[in-house]
Amino acid sequence: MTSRGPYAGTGKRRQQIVSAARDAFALGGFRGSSVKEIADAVGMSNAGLLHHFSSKEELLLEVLNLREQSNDLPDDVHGLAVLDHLRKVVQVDSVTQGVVALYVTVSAEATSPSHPAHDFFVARYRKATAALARRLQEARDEGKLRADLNPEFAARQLIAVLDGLQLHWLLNPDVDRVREFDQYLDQFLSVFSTDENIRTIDQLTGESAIT
Amino acid sequence: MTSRGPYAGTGKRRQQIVSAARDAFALGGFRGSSVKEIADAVGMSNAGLLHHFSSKEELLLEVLNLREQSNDLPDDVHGLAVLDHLRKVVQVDSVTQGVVALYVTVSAEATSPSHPAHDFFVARYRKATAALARRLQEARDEGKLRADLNPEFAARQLIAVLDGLQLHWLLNPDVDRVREFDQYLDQFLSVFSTDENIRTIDQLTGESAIT
DNA sequence: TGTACATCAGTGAACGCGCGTTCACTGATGTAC
DNA sequence: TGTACATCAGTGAACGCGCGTTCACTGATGTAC
Repeated sequence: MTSRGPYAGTGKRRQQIVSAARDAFALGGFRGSSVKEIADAVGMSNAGLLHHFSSKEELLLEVLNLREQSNDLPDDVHGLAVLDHLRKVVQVDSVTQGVVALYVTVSAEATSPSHPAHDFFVARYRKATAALARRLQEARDEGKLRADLNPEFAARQLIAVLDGLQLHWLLNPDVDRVREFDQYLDQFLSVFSTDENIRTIDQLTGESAIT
Repeated sequence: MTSRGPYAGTGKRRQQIVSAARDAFALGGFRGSSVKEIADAVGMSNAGLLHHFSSKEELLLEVLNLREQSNDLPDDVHGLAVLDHLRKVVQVDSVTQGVVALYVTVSAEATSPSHPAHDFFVARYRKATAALARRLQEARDEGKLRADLNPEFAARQLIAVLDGLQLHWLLNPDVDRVREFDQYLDQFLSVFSTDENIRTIDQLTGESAIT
């Protein structure tokens, strides 16, 4: 009556597949990558791969929903510290090339409503903007950012810069996303920070290391 | 010996096709749009369409190279006026939804090196960045922008914001690209403008109307 | 501890589908005389 | 002005290909007794 459950190594195998799928989708998008290509990367047949995931689409959603790499803002990041957090996400991603590359590439093709991940990305951008705006509002309420800052606009702008730089970098690896984003943060702080000692992101990072 | 040349209405027909193709590619990208879909939009068979363009790929390049919509910076735009120009591009594009939508959607899928438009976009971003950076440098040399502005970084950042906002808007039409970009320009000017009377893009537009 | 057997992991081949492209063909167009 | 005919515009059908998915099957694994 009851099923036996998976073999010992199955979990690890699924992880390998998801990881290879993430790399493929990040590079070529969903439509530009084939099941065979991903199956080859983990050394099995495409039929074998579909024993673990019932369809290519399900595999995509699995990749997108991976908790570990979901770049939601952690709950313990409050107020201005969110800028420092974003900065670190960019730094890490510059090395691992994981999340941001995947999200930008796939979200662009997911703009067409017929794309299987369309709803996912619509929801994701809504949530990401709201979460970031909330942190900025906190910072404003604490008096650390100027009162005339519009949290929602600022949040969208930050995300736009992140995505735009990533897109740019994919076409021209010479682009230094980390420095470029730091420069944007400096510009942002020099306009909106109320603390004269915090005019650059480096100064903020130094500060929040203590907090 | 000599060929007779096309019929009277052929030029117009080709334009119809290119226009329909641009709309299709802007919405679904190159891989996400089919020749049949474009042929249907102009009321002919896919074989008929390929009488005018020998392949889908050639049609894409035709669309991308269309002079009229190529959003290169015009030669008569100098110095700080470039910001006002970009602003107008965004405004126009918000209505026509032509160029920027197409370029963002297709450039994202063109990040994979095997994409037929890969080289086109690599070159395009290089040129766009350089052209914009040159205008900013002019403005700096004229003393209108602060000396510590890095023209290349600023140019990349501006393009990143444009592309990021467009991407965002495609996923959520509530996003007001025009206001959002204006806000970025305000922020930019309030940091880098040396003229205390030019702190917002509206002030600049008022100024440059005279110049 | 040993063994029977249900279930799991994975394969190779085939299926059906949509795609871009080609082909033989028909009717319209324009040019040479 | 009229006409023959080469070329152009466009069609319907078919081709070949790669794709995601399905299917019948084999061997490995783990569990119940």
